[in-house]
Amino acid sequence: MSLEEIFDQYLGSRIYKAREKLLPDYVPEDLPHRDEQIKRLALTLAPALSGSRPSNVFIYGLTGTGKTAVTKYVLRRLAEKGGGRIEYVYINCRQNNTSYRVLAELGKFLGVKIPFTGLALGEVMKRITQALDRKHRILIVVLDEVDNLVKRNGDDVLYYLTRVNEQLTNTRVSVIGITNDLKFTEFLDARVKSSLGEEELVFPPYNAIQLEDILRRRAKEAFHEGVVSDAVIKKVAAIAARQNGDCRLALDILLKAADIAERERASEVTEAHVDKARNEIEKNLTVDVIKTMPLHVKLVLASIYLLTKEGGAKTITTGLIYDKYKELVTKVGIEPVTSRRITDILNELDMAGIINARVISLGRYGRTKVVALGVPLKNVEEGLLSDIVISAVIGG
DNA sequence: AATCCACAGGAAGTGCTGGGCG
DNA sequence: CGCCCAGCACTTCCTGTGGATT
Repeated sequence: MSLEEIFDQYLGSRIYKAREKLLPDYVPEDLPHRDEQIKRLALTLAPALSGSRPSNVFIYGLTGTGKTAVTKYVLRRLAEKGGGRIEYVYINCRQNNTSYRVLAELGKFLGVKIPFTGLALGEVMKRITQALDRKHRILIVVLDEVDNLVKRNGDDVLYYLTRVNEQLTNTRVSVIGITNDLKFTEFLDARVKSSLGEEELVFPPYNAIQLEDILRRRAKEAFHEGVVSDAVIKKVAAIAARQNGDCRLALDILLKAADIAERERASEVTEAHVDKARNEIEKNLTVDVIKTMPLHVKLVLASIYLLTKEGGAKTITTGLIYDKYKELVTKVGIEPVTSRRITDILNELDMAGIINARVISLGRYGRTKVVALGVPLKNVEEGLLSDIVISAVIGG
C-alpha cells in the first residue's frame, strides 16, 4: 500500500465520520446518566460565582465512571460564567506522581518558573504562594488520580493546598481531589481528611444498559450510518460492564475495533473486530508496561515466566523465583539484588496487574507468596523479548 | 498447645543522578 | 565552588506471623 493510498483511505473513510469523538480526551456536549453528579458538583462550586470559596470536594469512583469528564465539564462552564474571576488547573497525579512535580505543574500554570529538580519543597511552596496572591480570583485545583500521589509521597501537597488560604489575601484556593481508590482516605492526615472531605461525591459504575446508551450516542457522532450494528454495541457494552462499568474501556474497544475494520477495508464493524480489539488492547497494555520496567524487575518477571512455562503443576513461590532469578543473573553476568528487594518487586508486579500474588501459610513449611501470571504467557513473552539482555537468557 | 519454617514487610540508611542556591 | 534538595533503586537489619506438624 502506498502512502497515497493509506491517506486516501482515511480521507474517504467508509467507517468514520469523526474519529476524534471516540478519543479519550474528548468531552462530549452532554454526559448522559451523570445528571445527579453534575448537579451536585455544580451546586457545590456555584458559590465561586458570588466570590466566596467553594468547599473542597472529594470525588470517588472506579476508572471510566466519568469523574474526569464531569469535573472538566462543570468547571469549564463555571469558568465561562465567572468571566476571568474563576480559574481552574487540572493536574494528573499519575503523570506527575511526586509532590515536587505536582507543585511544578501548578507553578507552570501560575507562570512561576520552577526547575524540574533541585529546589526544596518548602521553597517551591513559598514561590507558589506568592504567585497565587498576585491576582484576585478563585482558583480551583483539580488533582486527578490523587491516590497515586499520596500513596507514594504522603499528603504534604494536599495539606499545603488546603491551608494556603490562610496566607492569601486576594486569591482563594479550592481543591477537587479525584480518586478511584475508595479506601483512599486512610492514607490521609486527619486534618487534611476533614478539610478536603468538606463535600464528597460518589460516581457509581455504569451498568450495561447505560453503557449501551452512551455508546449508541457516541457511535452516531463518530461513524457513518449502518457501520456499527446494535449487536456490536451490545457486545462492547457487555464487556465493559463486566469490567466495573468502565466507559473509557468501552470507547477504547469501539475505537480499536473500528480501526481494525478500517485497516481491513471492511464496510462495517463486526463482532470479530471487537474480539480482536479487546485482545490487542490487553496485549498492548502489558507489553508496554513490561518494556518500560527496570532490568531487575524484568529479570524477576522472566523468572516467573520460565517457571510458569516449564514448571508443570508446581505452585510458584518467592523462594523458587529467587533461585531462578539468581540463575538468570549469573547468566547475564551481573550481581543479584537481595531477597528483600524481590519482595518489593513482586508487589510492584502485582500492583501492575502482571502477576497475581497472595500470601499464604504452608504451616510448618513457612509463610510465602504464591504467584501466578495475571496476563497471557504470550504477552509477557513479547514484552520480555523486546529487551536484548533478557531475550538472550530466555530465548534458548 | 507449642513450635518453627520461610518468608512478609517496616525502618533507616546508602550512593547515585540531576539539578538548585549564594 | 561547596553544600543542599528530591527521587530512585537498593541494602542492612530487623520484627512479625499463619497454621501444619510435632
